[in-house]
Amino acid sequence: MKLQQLRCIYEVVLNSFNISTAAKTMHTSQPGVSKQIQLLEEEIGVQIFQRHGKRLVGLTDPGEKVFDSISEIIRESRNIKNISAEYKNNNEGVFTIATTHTQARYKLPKVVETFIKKYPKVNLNIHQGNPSQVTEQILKGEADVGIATEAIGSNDKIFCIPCYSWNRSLVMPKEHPLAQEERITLEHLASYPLITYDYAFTGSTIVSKVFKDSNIEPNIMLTAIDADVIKTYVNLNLGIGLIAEMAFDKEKDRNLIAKDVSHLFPVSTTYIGIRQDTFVRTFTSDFIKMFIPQMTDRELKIILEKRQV
Amino acid sequence: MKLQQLRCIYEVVLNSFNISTAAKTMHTSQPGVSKQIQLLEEEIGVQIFQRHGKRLVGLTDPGEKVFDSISEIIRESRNIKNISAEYKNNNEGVFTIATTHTQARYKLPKVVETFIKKYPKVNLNIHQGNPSQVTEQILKGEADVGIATEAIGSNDKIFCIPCYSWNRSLVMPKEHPLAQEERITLEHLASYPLITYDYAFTGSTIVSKVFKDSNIEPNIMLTAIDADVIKTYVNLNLGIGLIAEMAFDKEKDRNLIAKDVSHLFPVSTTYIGIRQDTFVRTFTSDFIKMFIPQMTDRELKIILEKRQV
DNA sequence: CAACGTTACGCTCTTCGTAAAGATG
DNA sequence: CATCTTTACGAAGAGCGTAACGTTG
Repeated sequence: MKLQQLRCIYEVVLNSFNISTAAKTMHTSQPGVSKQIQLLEEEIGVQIFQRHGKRLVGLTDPGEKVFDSISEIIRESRNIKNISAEYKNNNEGVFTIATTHTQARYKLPKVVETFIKKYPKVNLNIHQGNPSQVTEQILKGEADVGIATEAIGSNDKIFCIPCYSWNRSLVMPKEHPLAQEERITLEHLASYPLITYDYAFTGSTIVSKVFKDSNIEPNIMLTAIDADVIKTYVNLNLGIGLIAEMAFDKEKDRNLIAKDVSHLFPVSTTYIGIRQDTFVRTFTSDFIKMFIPQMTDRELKIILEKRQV
Repeated sequence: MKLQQLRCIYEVVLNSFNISTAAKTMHTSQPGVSKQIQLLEEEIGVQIFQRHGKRLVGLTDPGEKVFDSISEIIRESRNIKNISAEYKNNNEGVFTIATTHTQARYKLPKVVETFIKKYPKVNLNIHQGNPSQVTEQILKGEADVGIATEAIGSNDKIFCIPCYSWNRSLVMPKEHPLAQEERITLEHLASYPLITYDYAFTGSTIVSKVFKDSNIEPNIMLTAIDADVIKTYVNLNLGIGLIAEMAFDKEKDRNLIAKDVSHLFPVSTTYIGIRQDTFVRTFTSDFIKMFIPQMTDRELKIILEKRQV
C-alpha cells in the first residue's frame, strides 16, 4: 500500500469517478492513475470501484469504507505538511476557508484584504457552500476553518468560537404595503410570498422553528442560496425577503427598504469552526483574530488551548 | 511523503528510537530505515528526531505532533487491511486483545480456546497491561478490543459494552484472625496491612474512593499488578489481599480463604471497549459474543449499530 | 570496543510518461 | 465518434541489501 495509490483513489472519487480529470488535478498522466488503482485493488484483493465495463461509476460497499479511511489518511498527511511548514517558520502554505454566501460576500472581504497583505505567500481559498457543506469541509479537512451560523456548532469534532451576533431584516420594495407598517408581525410575514435562504427551511433551523412554534404557515415562494438572489427577486416584486441584516446595503439596495425583525426571531450567532485534533497554523489563528477583532491574543490563546489536541 | 517512510518513523518510535531493532521488526535492513527517515525529514524540511550526535534519543517538538498524525495514518491503513480482509471473506487476519491480568488469567482462557477453534487462521495476540495501558492501546488501534474494568469507559472515542459485574474478595491465610470474623468492616481492612492492585490506588478508582469517603486510611503494604502476586504475598503472611472475586480459586488457593466484601465496595462492571470509527470484523464481534454469552446476536447487532461509523 | 548510525554502491523493481489500442454510451 | 480506460514499452528513479566506515557512550 502506497500513499500515492491512496491519493489516486481519493482524487478519483473527488472528481466524480473520472480518472482523466483526477489525473489532471494531480498533474500526472492518466494511465498512471489507472495503474495505481489497479495495483492497490490487486494488493488488498478487493474491488474499490464499481465499474460499468471499464468506466468507474461509484464505490463498492467495501470501497465506501476504505474511502473513509483514505480520507482520514489524506487529512493527516496534509496535517503533517502544515506542521512542518509552520516549524520551518515560513508564512507559506494553503489556507482554505469554507463559508456561506453571506459571510463571503459581506463580512469576509475586508478581513481577507488584511490577511493577504500580511501573508502574501499564503495561497488563500474560499469555498462557498451551505452550512452543512461548510461543516463537511471542516470535518474532511478540506477547509482549515469554516464560518457559518447554522449546523457548524452541532458536531463535537468541530471546535467553535462565537464571532458575532446578528438579527434578520425583512426587505421589500419601497412601495410595498408593509413598508409603512410600524411593527411587523409573523402574520404579516405569512400573508405575503416569502423569499429566503433555502437551508432556512431544511432541518431544524431558527426561522422554521419560529414559524412552527407559532403555528403559522409561511408562504415560501422561493428559496435561494444567497441574499443577492433573494434581493433580485424582491426587486421584481415577487415577494418579501428575509435575510441577514448585514446583507442589506443602503446604497446598493436603494430600491429596497429593510425593516428590522429582531423581535420576531431570536438572535443568531455566527461561529468560526476548526476541527478538533488538527494542527492550527499561526496564520490560521491570526485569521481568527482578524475576523473577531474584539478578541485579544490572550483570549484566543486560552480558547485554542481548550481544544482537544 | 511515502507510507513506508511513515512506517519507519512509527516503528523507530515504538522501538525506543533504536533504528536497528525497528529494522528487525520491519524485516528490512537497518540502513534502509535510516535512509527513509532522512528522506522524509529532508522532504518536509523539519527534524523529527532529536539526536545526540548520530543517535536518536527522542522526538523534537514538531516531531511529536507529526508522530501523532503518523499514528493515525498507520491506524487507518491497518483499518483498510481489515476491511479488505473481511470482504475477501476469509477468516484470516490479526486479532489483538488488550486486557488486564485478571481477565487474561481467569476469564479469557476459556473464551480464547473457543475462539481459536472457530478461527484457526486468525493470529491472536493478547496484550496485558494496566487499565490505562489498555485504554491507550484501543485508542492507538494497537488492540482491536480492550477488556477492563477501570478507565476504559471514560473516553468518548471508545465504545463500551458491559460484560459482567463482580465483587471483591478479601483473601487471607486460613489461620488469620479475620478468617473467623463474620462481617468484615472497613475498619478491619484498615487494621491489617493491605495488598491490592496497584492501579486501585492511582486515580479515582472505586476502592480508593470508598476509603476516602469514609475517612479511613488503609495501610497499603504492597501494590501489585496482578492477583497472583497479591496471593503470593498473602501466603507469606505479609498482609491481607483485596482482589476480584474471580481471582480466587478454591482448589489452587487452598491455603487461603476468601471472604466476600461486596457490602463494603460497590459492584464493579467489566467492559469490552472498541474504538469508535473503526471497522469491526466478523471475528471481532464474534469474540464479543463469546465473551458475553448471555448476549444474543440481535442485541449485539443493535449495540454495534449505535457506534459512530 | 560493542552497539549503533551513516555512507557507498550496485542490483532490482517501481513509477511514470508517451503512444497506441480497446470500450463505452 | 468523442470520451474514457487499459495495455505496452522504455527511460528514469526509488528502494533495498551488503559491505564498509564513522560515532557514541
